[in-house]
Amino acid sequence: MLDIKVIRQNLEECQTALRHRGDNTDLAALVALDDQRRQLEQQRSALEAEANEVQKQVGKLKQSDPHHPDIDHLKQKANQIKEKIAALVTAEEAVRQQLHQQLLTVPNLPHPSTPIGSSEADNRVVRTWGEEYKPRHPVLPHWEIGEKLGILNFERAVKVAQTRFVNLVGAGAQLERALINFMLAEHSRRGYQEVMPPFLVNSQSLQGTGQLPKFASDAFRCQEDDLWLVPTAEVPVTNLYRDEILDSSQLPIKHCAYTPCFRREAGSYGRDTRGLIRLHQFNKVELVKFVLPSESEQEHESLVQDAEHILQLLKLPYRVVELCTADLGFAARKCYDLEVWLPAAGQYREISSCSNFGDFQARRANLRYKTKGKKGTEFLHTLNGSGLAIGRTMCAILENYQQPDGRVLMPTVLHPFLGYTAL
RNA sequence: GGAGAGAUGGCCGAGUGGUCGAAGGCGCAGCACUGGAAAUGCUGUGUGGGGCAACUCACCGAGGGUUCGAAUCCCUCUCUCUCCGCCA
Repeated sequence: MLDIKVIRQNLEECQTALRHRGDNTDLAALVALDDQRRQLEQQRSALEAEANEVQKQVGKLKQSDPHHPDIDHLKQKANQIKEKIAALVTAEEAVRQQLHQQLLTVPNLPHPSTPIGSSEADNRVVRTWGEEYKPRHPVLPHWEIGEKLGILNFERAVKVAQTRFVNLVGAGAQLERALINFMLAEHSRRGYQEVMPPFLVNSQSLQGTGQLPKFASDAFRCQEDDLWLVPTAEVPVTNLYRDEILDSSQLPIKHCAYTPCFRREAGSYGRDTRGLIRLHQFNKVELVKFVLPSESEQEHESLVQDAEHILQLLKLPYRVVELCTADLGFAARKCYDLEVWLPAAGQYREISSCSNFGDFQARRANLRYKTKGKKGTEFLHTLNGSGLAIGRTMCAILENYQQPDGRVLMPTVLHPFLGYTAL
């Protein structure tokens, strides 16, 4: 959530920044609402002071003389003030709610360093790692080689659930599990504390990270319970510290977490209908950081490197892309995507998204920290990134490690986690 | 699912209708004492909104009610703990 105070002070800059990401919220209207709110609050607060004064008088009188003739008069006066207050409170609350609800739907402002652009074509390739795998033999797309090897089964998954689900079989299920274990082990080794959070979260958590209220239709919901299936571990992990005041000495806090992710993929009909690329349920290992604002940029860079590290160990060619303002997610101010090389299609596909949210999520989720010896509290910064999406990693392995004879070798680093070295 | 108990400031804990934003302790910070430290003593120490100075308002799990006045009384909800039941 944006800070209305910041908007008030930099109306033009904020408006321009939003326009760069294709958002046309009228910030001046929000400021007008805030003016209204302040005015009502001042009136109310003055009346309340008056009422408190009268109450004290009643108290004093009652103690000295319980039947003092002025008491009834004062009570009457207090009641009159109370009525006025009640009217103001109603008006104020309405304005406050309206302002709040509107602010919740305004996306984050892009960081000044985020390239300005109008579509994903304006994203910037920052660096490329490894060589694109272009063997002489044809490479089968992962879903074909997967079904051929008997490790991916879509038909039965569709019977059991719906389209866009998969059933992993035998060595495939094992590979999925090995990838999860490998990634968690590697991130833990590099200083991320592993957590296993709830896979169902309440509405407040989704609001905290920004999925609600605007993107309700992207998530699966358990209507009866006000619980939602997590679309990403970002939601439960970031909300772990909701409404807490952390000590600055605790920061940065770094967590890694495995969760399944559930997404309705509304609006993506016809896209990536085959294979593991776009499913309603997929596994992911996520990295989440809570950091001091002064350190958020360098922590972001190192987060990207931690995700890249996994691809490097797996020896999968990839590139790092910095998203332009138009392609930025709702809550992000700056974002790098890692795109892995998929030889069957001859293209790079997103396998990780590493975002810096600034204090946007911290405001929504009320994530604060306090510095010893310093007055007051401040909002911290949140960052997260996939490290990595498991299913898409499996795609990349099935294609990049595919041999002319149809076998698929396993990356060396996975051997300790697997019972085999090739499929 | 059934029965009971509880929720107060960073922590512990007092407070059953008025001067309580809240005793006391711990912790923390500053000062004094000391060569330095410990111990001791003194002082200070919640969050948020408005003004941005004085000041003012709100907040004792959440929401509502009674009252001139609620941490204190009433109602609803949430959560925690104990016992029983069920269960991976």
